[in-house]
Amino acid sequence: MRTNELTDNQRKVLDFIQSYVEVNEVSPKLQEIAEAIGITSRGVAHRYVQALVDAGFLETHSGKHRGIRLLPSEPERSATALPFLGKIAAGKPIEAIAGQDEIDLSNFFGANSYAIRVQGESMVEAGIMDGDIVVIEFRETANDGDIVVALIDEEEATLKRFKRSQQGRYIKLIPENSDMEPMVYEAERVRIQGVLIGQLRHY
Amino acid sequence: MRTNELTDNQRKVLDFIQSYVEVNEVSPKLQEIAEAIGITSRGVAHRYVQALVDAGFLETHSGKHRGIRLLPSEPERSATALPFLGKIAAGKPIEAIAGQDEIDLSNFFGANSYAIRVQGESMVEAGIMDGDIVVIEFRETANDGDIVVALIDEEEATLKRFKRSQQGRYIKLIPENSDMEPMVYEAERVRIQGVLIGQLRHY
DNA sequence: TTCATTTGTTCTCATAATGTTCTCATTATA
DNA sequence: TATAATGAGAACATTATGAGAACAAATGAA
Repeated sequence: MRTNELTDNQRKVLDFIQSYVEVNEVSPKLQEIAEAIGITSRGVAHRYVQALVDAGFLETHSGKHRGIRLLPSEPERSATALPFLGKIAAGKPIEAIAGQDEIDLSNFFGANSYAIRVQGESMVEAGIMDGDIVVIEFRETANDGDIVVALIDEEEATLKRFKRSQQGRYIKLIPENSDMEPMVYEAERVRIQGVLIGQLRHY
Repeated sequence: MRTNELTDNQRKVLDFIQSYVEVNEVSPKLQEIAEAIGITSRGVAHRYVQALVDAGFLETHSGKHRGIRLLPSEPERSATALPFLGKIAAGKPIEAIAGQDEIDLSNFFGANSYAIRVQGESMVEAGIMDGDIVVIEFRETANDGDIVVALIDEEEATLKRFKRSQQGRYIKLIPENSDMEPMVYEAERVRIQGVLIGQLRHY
């Protein structure tokens, strides 16, 4: 745990290390730290560094030259996690149940995933509205029932539910909208561009 | 993983290789590296190169002459960003348009936001389905038209669209489902627990 | 191709630089 | 006075550095 009770010199050392790293991209050596605060002893500089390690501000690669590393200032909860309050329907006020679980969105951020904004109403009955952002994982193949981004005749890209005919010669692209009809293409005309793995909307 | 704990000479070597490649379009030979940092031993130069390989800055084609390659500095896209491909409807295959824009989800992750899983169908016509996860920003007040988490009689929490009566004595909670009816409560019985700011779904 | 040369790689040995751990003395402060 | 913070510097351990030998692989020329 990080302490706030730094002596003046400890604070000076910390500030110096921070600005040094800012400029030089490597940590200073003890000699340089000593000079920076106006002393000559490497041993004393080492003592200050050690105090900052104990206080939780630094980390050292013991023995290595320039082996000081700054620790991030906050515990910083994982950037892709949200506190998850489960079924709030249970009825308690939110303050009472905070900090229980977490929901992790890192699965949205895989190497092969990308986002596109949906145009049109063809998937409204699947809860995908005009203007929503969908997260797609890039793949060249899909399974029946997947919602895919399909490129037709190398021209038109569209988001639809995917179904292959029994012989595999045709591909049916099914909208989730009772006002619209499924479309059938020869398999050669359709290129899968990815499969829907997530959806985002921001109000 | 790339370390930035390089010794002075390691950094000198790296800088030299970078500028050499910039000019000559091939990597320098060990002899040249040695001269550049003022030493005579190819063996020592090799040791520096190896250190940079270990640190993740270089790659070598072992044995090959001038076989050093610079590794690109990781662009490290923000952990909360996704490549955003805009209207893929334009028709190009995905490979052709990768790496253009980014969509940043950091606004989902504010200090006062949390996530809950939706139960029930009361908001389907707003595109919020049973099982979806909604992101809520904690607030005690809401504006007409906001979708809110409301706690009724300190017991039941529900997600509905919010509307206040003209005198402010009553609050109407409106489902987005034509099969269901709005409900009206005295303002004292309703406690706002937060306002909908986002929605996530994972397939 | 064949061969000489260059270049990369792996060693060992020696030295310098840096980090680490001490003790001792001084100063400030409760 | 007692305690903590500070500074100097010695002594030692570890790491970084430099030279160069010996060998293997790659390269370029005949």
